[in-house]
Amino acid sequence: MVQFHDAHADTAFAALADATRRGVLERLGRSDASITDLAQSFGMTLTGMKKHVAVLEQAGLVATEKVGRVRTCRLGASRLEAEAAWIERYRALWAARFEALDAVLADLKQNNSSNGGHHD
Amino acid sequence: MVQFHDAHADTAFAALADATRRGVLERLGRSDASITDLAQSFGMTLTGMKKHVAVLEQAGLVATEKVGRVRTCRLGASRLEAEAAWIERYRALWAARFEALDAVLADLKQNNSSNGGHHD
DNA sequence: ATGAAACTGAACCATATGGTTCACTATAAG
DNA sequence: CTTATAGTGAACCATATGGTTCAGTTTCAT
Repeated sequence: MVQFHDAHADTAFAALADATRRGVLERLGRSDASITDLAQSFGMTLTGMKKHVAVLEQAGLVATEKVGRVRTCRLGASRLEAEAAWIERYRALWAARFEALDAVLADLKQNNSSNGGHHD
Repeated sequence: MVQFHDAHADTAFAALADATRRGVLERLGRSDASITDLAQSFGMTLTGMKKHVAVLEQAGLVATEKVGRVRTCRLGASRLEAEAAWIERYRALWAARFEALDAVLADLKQNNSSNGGHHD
Protein backbone atom coordinates (compact mmCIF):
# COMPACT_ATOMS: atom_id res chain seq x y z
CA MET A 1 0.00 0.00 0.00
CA VAL A 2 2.30 2.79 -1.17
CA GLN A 3 -0.45 5.31 -1.88
CA PHE A 4 1.48 8.67 -1.35
CA HIS A 5 -1.22 11.21 -2.08
CA ASP A 6 0.00 14.60 -3.34
CA ALA A 7 -2.99 16.87 -3.73
CA HIS A 8 -1.08 19.74 -5.28
CA ALA A 9 0.35 17.61 -8.07
CA ASP A 10 -3.17 16.36 -8.71
CA THR A 11 -4.64 19.81 -9.24
CA ALA A 12 -1.62 21.21 -11.06
CA PHE A 13 -1.36 18.43 -13.62
CA ALA A 14 -5.10 18.30 -14.03
CA ALA A 15 -5.05 22.02 -14.74
CA LEU A 16 -2.40 21.50 -17.41
CA ALA A 17 -4.26 18.57 -18.99
CA ASP A 18 -6.51 20.82 -21.03
CA ALA A 19 -5.57 22.56 -24.26
CA THR A 20 -7.68 25.62 -23.56
CA ARG A 21 -6.09 26.12 -20.16
CA ARG A 22 -2.58 25.70 -21.58
CA GLY A 23 -3.56 28.24 -24.22
CA VAL A 24 -4.66 30.67 -21.53
CA LEU A 25 -1.27 30.34 -19.84
CA GLU A 26 0.45 31.11 -23.10
CA ARG A 27 -1.85 34.06 -23.69
CA LEU A 28 -1.17 35.43 -20.23
CA GLY A 29 2.53 35.01 -20.91
CA ARG A 30 2.16 37.75 -23.50
CA SER A 31 0.05 40.12 -21.40
CA ASP A 32 -2.53 40.23 -18.66
CA ALA A 33 -6.13 39.86 -19.78
CA SER A 34 -9.68 40.12 -18.55
CA ILE A 35 -12.07 37.19 -18.48
CA THR A 36 -13.87 38.74 -21.44
CA ASP A 37 -10.61 39.00 -23.41
CA LEU A 38 -9.85 35.34 -22.77
CA ALA A 39 -13.38 34.16 -23.47
CA GLN A 40 -13.29 35.92 -26.81
CA SER A 41 -9.79 34.66 -27.70
CA PHE A 42 -10.85 31.07 -27.15
CA GLY A 43 -14.35 31.35 -28.57
CA MET A 44 -16.31 30.41 -25.51
CA THR A 45 -18.75 31.96 -23.08
CA LEU A 46 -17.73 34.16 -20.20
CA THR A 47 -19.00 31.56 -17.78
CA GLY A 48 -17.02 28.80 -19.42
CA MET A 49 -13.80 30.78 -19.38
CA LYS A 50 -14.35 31.82 -15.82
CA LYS A 51 -14.41 28.15 -14.82
CA HIS A 52 -11.11 27.53 -16.58
CA VAL A 53 -9.56 30.52 -14.87
CA ALA A 54 -10.86 29.22 -11.54
CA VAL A 55 -9.12 25.89 -12.16
CA LEU A 56 -5.86 27.61 -13.06
CA GLU A 57 -6.14 29.87 -10.04
CA GLN A 58 -6.82 26.89 -7.79
CA ALA A 59 -3.61 25.33 -9.09
CA GLY A 60 -1.73 28.55 -8.35
CA LEU A 61 -0.85 28.98 -12.01
CA VAL A 62 -2.88 32.17 -12.45
CA ALA A 63 -3.68 35.05 -10.12
CA THR A 64 -6.64 37.36 -10.59
CA GLU A 65 -7.78 40.65 -9.17
CA LYS A 66 -11.08 42.37 -9.71
CA VAL A 67 -11.01 46.13 -9.99
CA GLY A 68 -14.26 47.83 -10.83
CA ARG A 69 -16.24 45.40 -12.89
CA VAL A 70 -13.32 43.75 -14.68
CA ARG A 71 -11.30 40.86 -13.31
CA THR A 72 -7.74 40.91 -14.57
CA CYS A 73 -5.84 37.64 -14.89
CA ARG A 74 -2.07 37.28 -14.86
CA LEU A 75 0.40 34.45 -14.47
CA GLY A 76 0.50 33.20 -10.88
CA ALA A 77 3.36 33.72 -8.48
CA SER A 78 3.83 29.97 -8.33
CA ARG A 79 5.84 29.62 -11.51
CA LEU A 80 5.82 26.04 -12.72
CA GLU A 81 8.60 25.30 -10.27
CA ALA A 82 6.88 22.57 -8.28
CA GLU A 83 5.76 20.81 -11.44
CA ALA A 84 9.18 21.07 -13.05
CA ALA A 85 10.76 19.68 -9.89
CA TRP A 86 8.31 16.79 -9.90
CA ILE A 87 9.05 15.94 -13.52
CA GLU A 88 12.80 16.18 -12.98
CA ARG A 89 12.59 13.75 -10.10
CA TYR A 90 10.89 11.24 -12.35
CA ARG A 91 13.31 11.81 -15.16
CA ALA A 92 15.95 10.69 -12.68
CA LEU A 93 13.98 7.48 -12.11
CA TRP A 94 13.80 6.92 -15.85
CA ALA A 95 17.50 7.55 -16.23
CA ALA A 96 18.30 5.04 -13.50
CA ARG A 97 16.12 2.37 -15.07
CA PHE A 98 17.56 2.89 -18.50
CA GLU A 99 21.10 2.94 -17.24
CA ALA A 100 20.39 -0.47 -15.72
CA LEU A 101 19.00 -1.60 -19.06
CA ASP A 102 22.09 -0.28 -20.81
CA ALA A 103 24.26 -2.25 -18.42
CA VAL A 104 22.32 -5.41 -19.18
CA LEU A 105 22.61 -4.82 -22.90
CA ALA A 106 26.34 -4.16 -22.66
CA ASP A 107 26.70 -7.34 -20.66
CA LEU A 108 24.72 -9.30 -23.22
CA LYS A 109 26.93 -7.99 -25.99
CA GLN A 110 29.99 -9.13 -24.02
CA ASN A 111 28.79 -12.68 -23.30
CA ASN A 112 27.14 -12.91 -26.66
CA SER A 113 29.75 -14.91 -28.56
CA SER A 114 30.99 -17.04 -25.68
CA ASN A 115 28.10 -18.78 -23.89
CA GLY A 116 24.31 -18.48 -23.69
CA GLY A 117 24.12 -16.00 -20.84
CA HIS A 118 20.63 -15.28 -19.58
CA HIS A 119 19.46 -12.42 -17.39
CA ASP A 120 16.41 -11.65 -15.25
CA MET B 1 -8.94 32.06 -31.50
CA VAL B 2 -5.52 30.82 -30.49
CA GLN B 3 -6.63 27.26 -29.73
CA PHE B 4 -3.34 25.30 -30.45
CA HIS B 5 -4.49 21.78 -29.72
CA ASP B 6 -1.74 19.41 -28.54
CA ALA B 7 -3.27 15.97 -28.07
CA HIS B 8 -0.13 14.42 -26.63
CA ALA B 9 0.17 17.02 -23.88
CA ASP B 10 -3.48 16.38 -23.10
CA THR B 11 -3.03 12.65 -22.53
CA ALA B 12 0.36 12.95 -20.84
CA PHE B 13 -0.68 15.54 -18.28
CA ALA B 14 -3.99 13.80 -17.72
CA ALA B 15 -2.08 10.58 -17.05
CA LEU B 16 0.07 12.39 -14.48
CA ALA B 17 -2.94 14.03 -12.81
CA ASP B 18 -3.70 10.98 -10.70
CA ALA B 19 -1.90 9.98 -7.53
CA THR B 20 -2.24 6.25 -8.16
CA ARG B 21 -0.73 6.58 -11.61
CA ARG B 22 2.15 8.70 -10.34
CA GLY B 23 2.66 6.06 -7.68
CA VAL B 24 2.81 3.37 -10.35
CA LEU B 25 5.52 5.31 -12.17
CA GLU B 26 7.52 5.55 -8.98
CA ARG B 27 7.01 1.86 -8.32
CA LEU B 28 8.16 0.95 -11.83
CA GLY B 29 11.17 3.17 -11.28
CA ARG B 30 12.32 0.65 -8.70
CA SER B 31 11.59 -2.48 -10.72
CA ASP B 32 9.30 -3.92 -13.35
CA ALA B 33 6.04 -5.34 -12.06
CA SER B 34 3.03 -7.36 -13.12
CA ILE B 35 -0.50 -6.02 -13.07
CA THR B 36 -1.18 -8.21 -10.04
CA ASP B 37 1.86 -6.76 -8.21
CA LEU B 38 0.67 -3.24 -8.89
CA ALA B 39 -2.96 -3.95 -8.03
CA GLN B 40 -1.88 -5.37 -4.70
CA SER B 41 0.56 -2.54 -3.96
CA PHE B 42 -2.16 0.03 -4.45
CA GLY B 43 -4.99 -1.91 -2.88
CA MET B 44 -7.29 -2.13 -5.86
CA THR B 45 -8.72 -4.72 -8.18
CA LEU B 46 -6.84 -6.16 -11.11
CA THR B 47 -9.33 -4.58 -13.47
CA GLY B 48 -8.93 -1.18 -11.89
CA MET B 49 -5.16 -1.30 -12.08
CA LYS B 50 -5.27 -2.51 -15.63
CA LYS B 51 -7.17 0.61 -16.62
CA HIS B 52 -4.55 2.82 -14.99
CA VAL B 53 -1.79 0.97 -16.78
CA ALA B 54 -3.68 1.40 -20.05
CA VAL B 55 -3.81 5.16 -19.49
CA LEU B 56 -0.08 5.31 -18.74
CA GLU B 57 0.66 3.15 -21.75
CA GLN B 58 -1.49 5.37 -23.96
CA ALA B 59 0.57 8.34 -22.77
CA GLY B 60 3.77 6.47 -23.61
CA LEU B 61 4.89 6.58 -19.99
CA VAL B 62 4.73 2.82 -19.51
CA ALA B 63 5.35 -0.14 -21.80
CA THR B 64 3.98 -3.61 -21.21
CA GLU B 65 4.58 -7.06 -22.59
CA LYS B 66 2.62 -10.18 -21.89
CA VAL B 67 4.55 -13.40 -21.63
CA GLY B 68 2.63 -16.48 -20.60
CA ARG B 69 -0.24 -15.34 -18.45
CA VAL B 70 1.51 -12.40 -16.81
CA ARG B 71 1.78 -8.92 -18.28
CA THR B 72 4.94 -7.16 -17.18
CA CYS B 73 4.99 -3.37 -16.95
CA ARG B 74 8.06 -1.18 -17.14
CA LEU B 75 8.77 2.51 -17.63
CA GLY B 76 8.09 3.58 -21.21
CA ALA B 77 10.72 4.52 -23.74
CA SER B 78 9.27 8.03 -23.86
CA ARG B 79 10.99 9.38 -20.77
CA LEU B 80 9.26 12.50 -19.53
CA GLU B 81 11.21 14.49 -22.09
CA ALA B 82 8.28 15.98 -23.97
CA GLU B 83 6.57 16.99 -20.76
CA ALA B 84 9.74 18.49 -19.30
CA ALA B 85 10.30 20.44 -22.50
CA TRP B 86 6.75 21.72 -22.36
CA ILE B 87 7.12 22.88 -18.79
CA GLU B 88 10.46 24.53 -19.48
CA ARG B 89 8.96 26.50 -22.32
CA TYR B 90 6.33 27.85 -19.98
CA ARG B 91 8.83 28.61 -17.27
CA ALA B 92 10.45 30.88 -19.84
CA LEU B 93 7.13 32.68 -20.29
CA TRP B 94 6.88 33.10 -16.54
CA ALA B 95 10.41 34.43 -16.37
CA ALA B 96 9.71 36.97 -19.10
CA ARG B 97 6.59 38.22 -17.35
CA PHE B 98 8.30 38.56 -14.03
CA GLU B 99 11.30 40.30 -15.53
CA ALA B 100 8.86 42.83 -16.93
CA LEU B 101 7.37 43.20 -13.48
CA ASP B 102 10.82 43.66 -12.02
CA ALA B 103 11.50 46.42 -14.52
CA VAL B 104 8.32 48.19 -13.51
CA LEU B 105 9.21 47.88 -9.85
CA ALA B 106 12.73 49.12 -10.47
CA ASP B 107 11.29 52.10 -12.29
CA LEU B 108 8.95 52.80 -9.39
CA LYS B 109 11.85 52.62 -6.98
CA GLN B 110 13.77 55.15 -9.07
CA ASN B 111 10.98 57.70 -9.16
CA ASN B 112 9.99 57.03 -5.59
CA SER B 113 12.68 58.74 -3.55
CA SER B 114 16.45 58.61 -3.22
CA ASN B 115 16.20 55.95 -0.51
CA GLY B 116 14.80 52.63 -1.65
CA GLY B 117 13.84 49.37 -0.02
CA HIS B 118 13.82 46.10 -1.86
CA HIS B 119 11.37 43.90 -3.66
CA ASP B 120 10.81 40.23 -4.49
C1' DA C 1 -7.96 -33.50 -16.59
C1' DT C 2 -8.76 -30.28 -12.81
C1' DG C 3 -8.20 -26.43 -10.92
C1' DA C 4 -5.96 -22.22 -9.47
C1' DA C 5 -3.69 -17.87 -11.17
C1' DA C 6 -3.43 -13.85 -14.17
C1' DC C 7 -5.51 -11.30 -17.07
C1' DT C 8 -9.41 -9.34 -20.02
C1' DG C 9 -13.89 -7.35 -21.22
C1' DA C 10 -18.52 -5.87 -20.51
C1' DA C 11 -21.68 -3.70 -17.63
C1' DC C 12 -22.55 -0.82 -14.08
C1' DC C 13 -22.23 3.17 -10.69
C1' DA C 14 -21.01 7.66 -8.67
C1' DT C 15 -18.78 11.63 -9.34
C1' DA C 16 -16.09 15.02 -12.05
C1' DT C 17 -15.42 17.86 -16.26
C1' DG C 18 -16.29 21.02 -19.97
C1' DG C 19 -19.46 23.30 -21.73
C1' DT C 20 -24.00 25.70 -22.20
C1' DT C 21 -28.17 29.01 -20.95
C1' DC C 22 -30.61 32.05 -18.01
C1' DA C 23 -31.23 35.10 -14.32
C1' DC C 24 -28.87 38.21 -11.49
C1' DT C 25 -25.56 41.89 -9.45
C1' DA C 26 -22.50 45.55 -9.80
C1' DT C 27 -20.20 49.12 -12.19
C1' DA C 28 -19.60 52.45 -16.00
C1' DA C 29 -21.13 55.74 -19.29
C1' DG C 30 -24.65 58.80 -21.27
C1' DC D 1 -32.07 57.58 -14.37
C1' DT D 2 -31.18 54.41 -17.90
C1' DT D 3 -28.75 51.37 -20.28
C1' DA D 4 -24.87 48.65 -21.71
C1' DT D 5 -20.82 46.01 -19.94
C1' DA D 6 -18.36 42.54 -17.01
C1' DG D 7 -18.76 39.25 -14.21
C1' DT D 8 -21.16 35.69 -11.12
C1' DG D 9 -23.99 31.72 -9.81
C1' DA D 10 -27.28 28.09 -10.36
C1' DA D 11 -29.06 24.61 -13.11
C1' DC D 12 -28.55 21.65 -16.70
C1' DC D 13 -26.42 18.36 -20.18
C1' DA D 14 -23.24 15.02 -22.33
C1' DT D 15 -19.31 12.70 -21.78
C1' DA D 16 -15.19 11.11 -19.23
C1' DT D 17 -13.05 9.04 -15.09
C1' DG D 18 -12.09 5.93 -11.34
C1' DG D 19 -13.68 2.43 -9.45
C1' DT D 20 -16.40 -1.93 -8.80
C1' DT D 21 -18.41 -6.90 -9.88
C1' DC D 22 -19.03 -10.79 -12.69
C1' DA D 23 -18.26 -13.79 -16.29
C1' DG D 24 -14.99 -15.35 -19.38
C1' DT D 25 -10.08 -17.06 -21.43
C1' DT D 26 -5.52 -18.55 -21.31
C1' DT D 27 -1.73 -20.59 -19.03
C1' DC D 28 0.53 -23.08 -15.47
C1' DA D 29 0.92 -26.69 -12.00
C1' DT D 30 -0.66 -30.91 -10.16
